[in-house]
Amino acid sequence: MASSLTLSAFQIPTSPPYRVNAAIAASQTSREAPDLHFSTPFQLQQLHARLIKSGLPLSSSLPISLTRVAAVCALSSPSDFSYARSVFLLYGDAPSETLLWNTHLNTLSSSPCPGEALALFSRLRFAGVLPDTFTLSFVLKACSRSPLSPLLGRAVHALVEKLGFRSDIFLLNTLVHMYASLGDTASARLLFNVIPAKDVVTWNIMITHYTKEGEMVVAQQLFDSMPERSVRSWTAMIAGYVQWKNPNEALRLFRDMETTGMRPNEVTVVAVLAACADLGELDLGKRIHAFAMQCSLHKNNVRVCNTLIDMYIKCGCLQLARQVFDEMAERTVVSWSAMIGGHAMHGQAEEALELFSKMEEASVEPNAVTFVGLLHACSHIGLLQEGRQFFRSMTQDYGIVPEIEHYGCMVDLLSRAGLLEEARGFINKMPIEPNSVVWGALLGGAKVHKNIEMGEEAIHNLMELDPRNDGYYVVLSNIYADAERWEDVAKIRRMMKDRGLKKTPGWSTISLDGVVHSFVAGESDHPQIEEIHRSLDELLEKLRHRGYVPDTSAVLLDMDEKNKERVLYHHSEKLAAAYGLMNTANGTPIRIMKNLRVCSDCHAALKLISEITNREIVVRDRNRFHSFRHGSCSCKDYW
DNA sequence: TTCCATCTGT
Repeated sequence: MASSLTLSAFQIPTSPPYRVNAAIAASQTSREAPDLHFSTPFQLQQLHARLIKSGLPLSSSLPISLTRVAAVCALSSPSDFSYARSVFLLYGDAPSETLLWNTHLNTLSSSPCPGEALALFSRLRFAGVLPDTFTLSFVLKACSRSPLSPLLGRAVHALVEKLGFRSDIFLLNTLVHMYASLGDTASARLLFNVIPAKDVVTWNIMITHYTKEGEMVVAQQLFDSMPERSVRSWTAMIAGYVQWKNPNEALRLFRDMETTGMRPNEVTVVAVLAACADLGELDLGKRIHAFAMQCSLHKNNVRVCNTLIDMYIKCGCLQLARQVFDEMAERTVVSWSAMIGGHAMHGQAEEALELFSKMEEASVEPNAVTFVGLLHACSHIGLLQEGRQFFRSMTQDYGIVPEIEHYGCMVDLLSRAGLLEEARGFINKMPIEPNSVVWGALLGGAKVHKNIEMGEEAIHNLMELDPRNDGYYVVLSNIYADAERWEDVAKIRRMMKDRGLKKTPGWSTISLDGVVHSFVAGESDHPQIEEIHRSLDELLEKLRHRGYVPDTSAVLLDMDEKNKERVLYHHSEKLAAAYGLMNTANGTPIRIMKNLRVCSDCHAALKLISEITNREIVVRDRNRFHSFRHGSCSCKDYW
């Protein structure tokens, strides 16, 4: 026995930390119970030695716990099966041969290296052990998670048939899932179609696959025709619509789900919160938050909290996001990155940087996204030196290779700070191909600093990369207008016309009591539009007394000054703000979402409106948040 | 002992 217990199979661990489950720990509360936590096979070896020496009587839960212990052993490299077997023999309660193999296969198939499960399976076949349905389900799982040849999966499928397991629904579902995750939609669907006794999981697997492929119409068809739906069926559809940027449809489905009485779980909650974040639906987001608290979902699931943080950030409620963050029991790199990015989006660079220090104190390793947030924070407030330092540090100290987003932030930082030449040099030295965001950042800087040459260079590149995007032409035209080069303004306008490009209409939305009201500049189909215009005119009159002068340079239309002013007065964010002021109680913050960037005239007007009405007005534009209070904006006019 | 899933980004 002693020799069979040699622990030479243990090597330096290559696997993530593992823990014996709580059941074993609980069974060992009295006597000189060893500390049963371990995270490496070496610690496990010591633990086992102590267990043997202690001569503890075996509780009924011990053998099965040892199954788990043995499964962990299999993860040592190279995995050794004989050790686990010897453990069972030692306790005189060896389970069947197949179960033993299955336990190992189960662990390996969901480990970071599923290929090991496949290797173990070939050893099982070589040893002449007969696989059962469990064995095959683990192997198929390993196949679907392994980049190895799909032929192997087909071979196992053949084995399923050969061994007579063709009516085992677990196996069939796993097979459908395997074909789907290997990208073989045709085989998955073929199998799905011929399974006579599909259960809800079979349907869910197929639906989930289609949603991941972006085939929402097919997914919806299957969803509509399935005989019964589980919470996962609903969640798959909702998450699919969120993923493919159709948050309205996601919320419609969620409301349908509610009417059926189906109870959302934490995954549903995550998907619905993401839809709320996309739409700025604060009211529903808050309701979901309350529901999550009621069910304690937020305590058990860090992703629920992370998504709550994101939802509050994108709805403009940084304080509430921070509150969720501060109250979390455990934070991952995602929680930190989301919160840092949130402060960045709201122009709070200091808070973002401070949070990063705290993150380091908490020994949470930052990732590429964390640095996007930090660089974003720096660029939004003009922290040039800090930004350069982060960019250096991310590679030097953290070994993170800069991605296109990081380059985008750096060009934004440099060009907004007026270092246009350096920004151009930076682009030219980039080891990856600059994209439209990078050139767009240079264009933005060129506009702020009225640099026509840089603007032209940027647009030259943008026309190749993203020729259908009208926004760039508009910016360049604004640069020309600023310099009073009207012929060039006209040239751009002609160019847009020739290419069939129309300026994307700006729209703004405001949500009141769960109803979304949207406003488009110059459009007047809102039932209260007369009233809104009257109210807005009164407001603008007051503004003029405070020295507000309309900035017509933002208007890219061929018309006289008077008409330009009219267009400007009816910009969508002004309409939305007026509507919000009319329909909410004094002191309530107004939250507006805009599809484009806030124009400079609206920015100036909203500052004054916040002052004379004594309201906080939060505007989420396509880039960031502007929070107008007491006559100034959180962006400190650096945007 | 088994099948379906969730978060942060210019």
